[in-house]
Amino acid sequence: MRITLKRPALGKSAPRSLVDELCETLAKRIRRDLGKGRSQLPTERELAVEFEVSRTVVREATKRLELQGLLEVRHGIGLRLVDKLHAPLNGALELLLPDAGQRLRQLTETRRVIEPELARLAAERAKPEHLRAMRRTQQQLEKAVDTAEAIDADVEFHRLIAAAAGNGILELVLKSLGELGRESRRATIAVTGSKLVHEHHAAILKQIEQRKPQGAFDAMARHLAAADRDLNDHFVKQK
Amino acid sequence: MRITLKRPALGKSAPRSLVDELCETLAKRIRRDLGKGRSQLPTERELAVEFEVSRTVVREATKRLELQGLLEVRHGIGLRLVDKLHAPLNGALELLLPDAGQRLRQLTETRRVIEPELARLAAERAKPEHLRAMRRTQQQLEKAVDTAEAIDADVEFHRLIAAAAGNGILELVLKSLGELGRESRRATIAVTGSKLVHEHHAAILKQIEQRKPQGAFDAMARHLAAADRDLNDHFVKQK
DNA sequence: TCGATGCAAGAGATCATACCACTAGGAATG
DNA sequence: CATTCCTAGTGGTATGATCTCTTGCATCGA
Repeated sequence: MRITLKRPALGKSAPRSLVDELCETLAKRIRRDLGKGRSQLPTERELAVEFEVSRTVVREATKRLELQGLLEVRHGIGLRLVDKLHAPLNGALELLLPDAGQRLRQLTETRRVIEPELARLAAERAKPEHLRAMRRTQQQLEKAVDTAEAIDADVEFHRLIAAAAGNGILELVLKSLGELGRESRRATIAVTGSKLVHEHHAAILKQIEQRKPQGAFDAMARHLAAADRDLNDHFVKQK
Repeated sequence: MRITLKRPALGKSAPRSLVDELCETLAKRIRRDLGKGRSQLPTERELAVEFEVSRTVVREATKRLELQGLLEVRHGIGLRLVDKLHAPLNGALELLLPDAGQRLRQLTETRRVIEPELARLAAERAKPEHLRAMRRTQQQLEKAVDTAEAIDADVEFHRLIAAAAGNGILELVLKSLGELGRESRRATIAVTGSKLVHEHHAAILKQIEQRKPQGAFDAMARHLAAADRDLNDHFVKQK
């Protein structure tokens, strides 16, 4: 099964390089293969033969695909497919706001803009499997044996709300914010313990289950305002 | 002036490749150089000499930097610095939502979640230079001689509100949405003409100038609801 | 004098080859 | 059975060569 790249067109229009072509072809293949449960691409050498290009072109393409959050390239192992489309945004935000304090402030504010609306949409749109997953995550939060597990459950609960809201763009943004903000959640949970987080989540979940958009909005707004205060408290204590 | 990359550490921790190191170093340099008005990096050959690595490493790094929205690599010309940190998000969203119709719906919804809040924040935080720039963009919208110019001014007005809001994360997201949604603005403006867009913008700007957060929020929400309806009208007409 | 054409230098793009460093699995050893 | 070692295969890097594109300059013709 031989797939041939479009060789760059000759002419006055901007030429498309082999690397560009290969990136696009592989990105689509990766998205399709992920949906089928595949976990690896062929090796660089195999791809070079398959697409009839040099290994240079393959390597340059894979560097791009890595940055796009589609591939993990491991020395000696090969090319592993991943589904991390939010990862480019992580990198961009770190470059945009190199100062961690400033980044955190804006990150928190962004969450306060986005997440109450996501909770509202989730109350309108959540399916039974979303609700089940939220309840399961609440149990994980309750049983968490250390802060890392509590953070995982916290982040996941919020991501599930975004998923239930049915807007992939906002979900992707929230995934990025979740990863960038892991350290701040560590601080928040250190101040309040995970018990209070669990209670706030329960209040939000209840409004979603009862299909009350405004109630969900308000509960999420309260939760984030409290988290904001806790985070400020934590920073004040550190000075 | 010789800057040396950290050669990958030998040992049990995950080794950092030369490409990783060079990407990070160049990303920081690019951000700094952009702030100083520089527009080009040295050539690939020069960078290879400067950092004492092969040209292969340089090329792989530049492919990444291109994807990050930091560089434009032009055949025969060299490596031009750019400031497009939103560009990675464009690519991610196109991969996440390949169907243009679905992407447009979610994009529109995302704007309706984000932009009224941005208008609220702008009413609280806008500086005189933000307001001047908004007025200038309104003039550009009024004088626009074709749809492309009108779209440019429309997108820019919204971006300025995001800038005035003072949240770089939301501004970056909005830049991405602005570019992804250019075609839908073409459709909207085709339905209503740019005159109505100009009026809506004027109403928003007035609330911001008068420092009325809730007024700005409401005006922006109305503007986006109207645009949403116009877009739906356009699609109904096409069926 | 101005516009068109051609050429050369320098830029990135691709190829090929060689070698290095890491990883995992299988075989050997205690 | 557990540990250690070795090997094959993987990605990482270097080098040299050639190709293709872009721009600026020189020349020629009207």
